[in-house]
Amino acid sequence: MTASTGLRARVRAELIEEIKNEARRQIDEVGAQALSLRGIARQLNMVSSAIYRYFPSRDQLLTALIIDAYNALGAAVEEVDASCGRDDIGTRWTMDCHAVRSWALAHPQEYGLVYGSPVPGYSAPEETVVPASRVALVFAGVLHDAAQGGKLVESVARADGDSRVIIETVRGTVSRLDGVSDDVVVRSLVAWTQLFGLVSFELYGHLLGVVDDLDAFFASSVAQMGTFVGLLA
Amino acid sequence: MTASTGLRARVRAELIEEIKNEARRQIDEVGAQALSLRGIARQLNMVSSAIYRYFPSRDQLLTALIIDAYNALGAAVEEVDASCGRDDIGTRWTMDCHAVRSWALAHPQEYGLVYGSPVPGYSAPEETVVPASRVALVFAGVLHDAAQGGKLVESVARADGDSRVIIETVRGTVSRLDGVSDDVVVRSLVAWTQLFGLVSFELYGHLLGVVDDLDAFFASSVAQMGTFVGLLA
DNA sequence: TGTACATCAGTGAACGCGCGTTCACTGATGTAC
DNA sequence: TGTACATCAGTGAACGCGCGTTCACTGATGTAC
Repeated sequence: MTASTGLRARVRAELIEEIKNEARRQIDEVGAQALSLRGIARQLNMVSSAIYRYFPSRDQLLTALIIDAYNALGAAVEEVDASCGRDDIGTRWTMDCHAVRSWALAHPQEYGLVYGSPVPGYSAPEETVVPASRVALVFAGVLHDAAQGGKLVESVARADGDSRVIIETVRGTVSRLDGVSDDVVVRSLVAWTQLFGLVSFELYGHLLGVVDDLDAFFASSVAQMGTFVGLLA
Repeated sequence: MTASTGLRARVRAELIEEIKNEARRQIDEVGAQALSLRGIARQLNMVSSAIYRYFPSRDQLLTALIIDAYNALGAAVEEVDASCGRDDIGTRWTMDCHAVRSWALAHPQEYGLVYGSPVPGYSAPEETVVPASRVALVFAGVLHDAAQGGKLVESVARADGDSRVIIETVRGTVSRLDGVSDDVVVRSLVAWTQLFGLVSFELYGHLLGVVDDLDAFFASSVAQMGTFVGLLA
């Protein structure tokens, strides 16, 4: 491991990045399943087989991009969350939700890569699990802090029998939920699915002709969800 | 238009159905963008060019399938809704939601065709608008009947300034919403996006490892949404 | 510091594949008189 | 009821395309002594 080895490794790392960047450009243009190694090579002025020095197959490149997408979204939300006062639960909820939407609108196809319909014939390997949970952990953190600070509004709806069945698994999977009532865990899951439902619906055009001020609609929905969960008064 | 003309037309209609059925089979196996005219022809023991007697291009076949999918989902929900007592608002809401999920689980790729990430390079033509709205109309009908019968629980959350901006368009697009308060319209939209968000999340595996009793989770969510909208006490 | 060898990046040709679509054609089915 | 013509369904070959992946290779960069 001399300085010169480091150089070769650095150049290699840079090219890996370039390949992924070009892949992202292509995905945002033509979609994930139209992603082509030959196309990437063409754009990078290399011969198509050279890509195989960096990624052993198209699927492995896809996997890398999926992991990157999860991490990018996770990082974006983490950053926004960290910029809020820890005690300002309402703001954190609101800003975090908006961060998810902003990232999705800025990288629609990358968002689709992970939250859209799966690319047929491709199944995500285990390595994606951890990056996939980053966003969830941020939201769990907000809930956790709210509960610790006694700021959770326990509101109308109560968790019924059905609900109680499901929460054990969630508690097992997503840490930081101690001190958060069953009730709130269930409603957070509901809000969670809705957040992504909302973003996907907007992205895939199902709100066109129905809602024309999408920003306002999203803001309003986030407020309503926040109240529903008990994070907003 | 003699009897024999009718025969030719009938045979033609049957073959169109056979082509679409085979296409659906393929879509449910390998996904929409891997749908291949040659593959269909192969399976039907015809030569690939013969398909062009029935569909002028792959895109037009896709369009037909999308319209069919919207209609099939619409019909399924309409049927379930019609089987409930008109006054039994809570049951109608619950059953209609479950009908959406059941249809989606039974036809995952067809569901993806219309509510998943759009097939890149294909843009849905106008003919899809009417079939697309069938499901929405059923739910609007439930709201309408609830409002007429004085059964809408006007609950906690109030439509804020943001919300009021959006509802005019909805009222313009989806009929049958007269007599339903702004408040409820907004919350219905929220529930609407959530219903599909929930179904998509489940279908695309984002609840795996988080929720293990998916039936219970869905049932619980529907109940909570119903309460939220004001359709359930 | 210099030489011999191993490692790696990139080349270019080739493999076999499946695709959508076009076209000139044959033969059967329907139509008009 | 029979004949002449028009319409349609289906054929088979061909077009040009792009794809993922393999392979034997050249030449440059790094490593060990």
